[in-house]
Amino acid sequence: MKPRKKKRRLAALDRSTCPIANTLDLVGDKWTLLVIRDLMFMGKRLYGEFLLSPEGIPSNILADRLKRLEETGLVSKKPYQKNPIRHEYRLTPKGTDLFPVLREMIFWANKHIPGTVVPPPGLVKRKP
Amino acid sequence: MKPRKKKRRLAALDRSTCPIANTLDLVGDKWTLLVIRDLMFMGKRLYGEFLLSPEGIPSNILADRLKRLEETGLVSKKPYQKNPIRHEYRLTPKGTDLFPVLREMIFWANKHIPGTVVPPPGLVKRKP
DNA sequence: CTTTGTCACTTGCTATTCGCAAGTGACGTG
DNA sequence: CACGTCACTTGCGAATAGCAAGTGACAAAG
Repeated sequence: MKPRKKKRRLAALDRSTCPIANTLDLVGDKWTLLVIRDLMFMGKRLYGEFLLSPEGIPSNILADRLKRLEETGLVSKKPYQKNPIRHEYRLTPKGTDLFPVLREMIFWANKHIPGTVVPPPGLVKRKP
Repeated sequence: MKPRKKKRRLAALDRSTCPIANTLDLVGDKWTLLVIRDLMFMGKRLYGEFLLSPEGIPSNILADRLKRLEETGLVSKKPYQKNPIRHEYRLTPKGTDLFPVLREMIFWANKHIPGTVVPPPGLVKRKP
């Protein structure tokens, strides 16, 4: 019998009841929020589109993050055509609700990190 | 000759000019924002205090994160007593300006992750 | 003045994850 | 049927995480 290896994914869940810790367990890594950014601001939906973003996410990492985002209910995946079958990824309401978090990151970076691009105001004003 | 190994810290800097990517390069991991939370909301200042937080950060990770936070100007370290010499860590203005990011994470988690603790309203209202 | 204790890290070591590159399978086209 | 594209998988070396034990500075106890 092969001893079942302990599963410890990107973040062990339930590190605490702290809302910040719980948020980080879902999106607290270097790539996940960039995928969400692409979905939220860049209108990206297809696997190949995410790969083209300037940060250059590796394809295996992208596949993993999309899977995790789907499992955690931040993103939904569904077919939008057949022959060949293709799927698109979209933010769920739970995912789009992260908008204020990203917006505040943008404000913070624009204020404190020189060289960061200031997005057009309409993009960051309010959620509809 | 040993070939000099490529230094690639927690996040390669300058992945892009995107403000979100740049923010994540500084605080986009599982532990950094928890240290900032402890500084911002829990009034912690000393090395040993951070170790006591319920998520249980390992001591070597804590030392590394504090060093990086100091290097990136989010946290300052200074002696507050001698015999024995002790240092305290504090958020710089750049660090305290992350307040809105954490606040929105709290709101998001309270809305979408059952079981997360709702902080007393005064704690999350406004920055002074 | 030797022992014990505390604090703030540091080091060693293994498990896990990252990330580059190459591979795979399902189509579609020529 | 050869070739190309898209959407992932897989292999594997390198980097990071995290547990546990160690270190050095200093204080108080005996």
